[in-house]
Amino acid sequence: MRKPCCDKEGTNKGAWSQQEDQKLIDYIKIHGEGCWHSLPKAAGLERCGKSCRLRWINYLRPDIKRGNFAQDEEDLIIKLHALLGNRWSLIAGRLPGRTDNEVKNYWNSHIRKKLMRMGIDPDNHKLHQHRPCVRTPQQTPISFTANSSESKKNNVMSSKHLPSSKSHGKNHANDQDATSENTALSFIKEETSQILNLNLELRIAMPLDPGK
DNA sequence: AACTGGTCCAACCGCGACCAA
DNA sequence: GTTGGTCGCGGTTGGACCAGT
Repeated sequence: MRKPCCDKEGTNKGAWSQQEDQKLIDYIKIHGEGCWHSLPKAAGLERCGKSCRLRWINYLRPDIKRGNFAQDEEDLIIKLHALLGNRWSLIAGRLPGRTDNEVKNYWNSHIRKKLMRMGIDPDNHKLHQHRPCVRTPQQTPISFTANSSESKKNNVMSSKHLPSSKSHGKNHANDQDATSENTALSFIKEETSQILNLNLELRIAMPLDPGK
């Protein structure tokens, strides 16, 4: 039933060349984002629309912030993950210039290991019962420290970091998501002030999503 | 220098949601 | 209500790179 979008003959896969990048950039500069399905043909690219969208969003967009994550960003990711789970797009929406893919990769390659080293289950953010939290003096207690809390709270609540409303109006489908997200974020405000010095024992459970 | 194993990240894939016909 | 087209998300993979031997 479902027709694979990228199985056409003559459709490139794999790494993007500079020429392809330039074509995509030039096209979007003129015509803007959207209509990904028809974009490749119009832009003279032998790629599927999905691939173009991904390349643009994750790599070519001018507002992409590249390079290492700051400590504040890492802190925020951990907090938001504790509240939202693997909702990478929502988490990335709170991190200006970061993409969901980047956040997801950073989580899997850095933060997950860091939490595990500290005896914290990265899936539920609870301390492992039988694993003492071993920490060297240099290691911060994952940054739920009072020091950076203010900036982080401001960051979280700043409306300019909300996901862009231009995203095709499909996100209104996520009204429930948005509601739960807002609920979660309001929790951040209240809860963080209470738990900042209590290690990472976050207990805020997201509503189970039966669809996933 | 050559090999090997681990890490990281860009890109792909599958699926669900939405919308129009 | 159903179907087909499209978009967006999250999980997974492939390969480049690096450190250790």
